[in-house]
Amino acid sequence: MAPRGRPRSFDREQALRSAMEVFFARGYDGATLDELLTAMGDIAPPSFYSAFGSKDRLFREAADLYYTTMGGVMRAALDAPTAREGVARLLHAAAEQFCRGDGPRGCLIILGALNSTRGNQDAHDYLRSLRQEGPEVIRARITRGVSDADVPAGAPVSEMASFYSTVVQGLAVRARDGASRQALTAVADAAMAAWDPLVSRPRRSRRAPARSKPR
Amino acid sequence: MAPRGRPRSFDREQALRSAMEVFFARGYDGATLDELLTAMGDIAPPSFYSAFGSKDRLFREAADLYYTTMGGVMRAALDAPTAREGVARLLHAAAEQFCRGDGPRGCLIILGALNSTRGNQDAHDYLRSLRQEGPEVIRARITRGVSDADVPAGAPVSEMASFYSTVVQGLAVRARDGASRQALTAVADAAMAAWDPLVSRPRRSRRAPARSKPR
DNA sequence: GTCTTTTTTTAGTGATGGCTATATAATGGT
DNA sequence: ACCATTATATAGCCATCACTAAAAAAAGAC
Repeated sequence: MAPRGRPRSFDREQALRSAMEVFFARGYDGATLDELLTAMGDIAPPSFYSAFGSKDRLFREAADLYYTTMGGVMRAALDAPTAREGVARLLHAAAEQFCRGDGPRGCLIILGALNSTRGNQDAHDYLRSLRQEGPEVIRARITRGVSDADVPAGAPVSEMASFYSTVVQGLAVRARDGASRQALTAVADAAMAAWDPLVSRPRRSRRAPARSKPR
Repeated sequence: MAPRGRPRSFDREQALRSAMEVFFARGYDGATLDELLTAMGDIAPPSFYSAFGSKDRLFREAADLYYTTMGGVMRAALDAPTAREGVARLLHAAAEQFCRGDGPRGCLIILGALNSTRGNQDAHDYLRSLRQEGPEVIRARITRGVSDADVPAGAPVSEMASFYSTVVQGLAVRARDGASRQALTAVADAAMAAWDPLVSRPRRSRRAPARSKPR
């Protein structure tokens, strides 16, 4: 059953991929509609608005596409036999993905709209909400490691997740600045050096420890 | 000897400080001249251009001001008795500075122009060049630690500097996303857990190690 | 007081931003 | 053939962008 009216003359998915690359290279604010339309195959504004609604909705679709793709790689990396191996592979995957040859470097989710400007509030908030999932998924993997007993019980799971996700975000900045894949891999290895000291460091108790001189 | 013509009716330094805050909150691209002029005390465009030259030059001055201030705090933190203590204080200083109460969170140098757009090439490049100094100054401090013998000879100084500066950049992103000072401090502590394993890990030799199966 | 120098005030400029109104073309349904 | 439907092409909308021309105002020099 073909659609009813005049058929669309461009490939919507391909156009979305092209738009994603422009957003990746320029960020939400830096990507102009002209540049997007050109990259998407010189489609005209009305065709664009009919297919995607607005620059903001296009961005969300592009971010979803990027997040799905990248998230798949990250999830696969995390899914190693042990939590430690999973996090190590995650960091290495980030180092590699953020340096992939031809296109822009870094990460669309992390770098796409860090500043809140006049017209990017929705894009800004959306990316932030996606970034919040980073620590969550790492935390889940380490927690599974505790269940599987490849991570000692009492390890500071949340702090570790927060730390490693901070490293990933730092890697995105370094990659955007042109750091080599080797340099980022070395950073990943350095971050993993913290693993053993971290897992054997007990989680802080809820009650603050007694201070010698509370003042 | 007072200047020759009509005296300027606003405080240039105060105006620069205000502009710095706007750039900090919005980034280079997101800060509009209107917003800048309003924040600077409703000065008129010609007064602005006569005093600062252009939006780009203003940004560079604002970045310099921020860099000097922040750099002073960072340098002071690094200047602890040992390299380890210095880096630890540096990370904690970053965690605190990036969360300072009223203003925007994060770091102007790191977040101010990460995407390269149509009109921000100079600002983008300038911030990147400032960021390059991050690893350098950390590296210098750890190298001094080797001289002072509070860091073992053979420690992978460059990799450690690269790692810790990546953490600082990650902290800026987390801060911008609203992470609490405590959360960032915990990240700093986690990063410092890597110190002992790192310093006792020998620097990789220049020649690649022999592979068992070179293919 | 008049001249010179510098800043301010007022009112713009051209370029570009995201987006849209209108009319035309291409399909399926009957 | 004719209609309903959907997409296209053409041409522009208005707001905002960074920036500036022209003239009036405020200071020192003489």
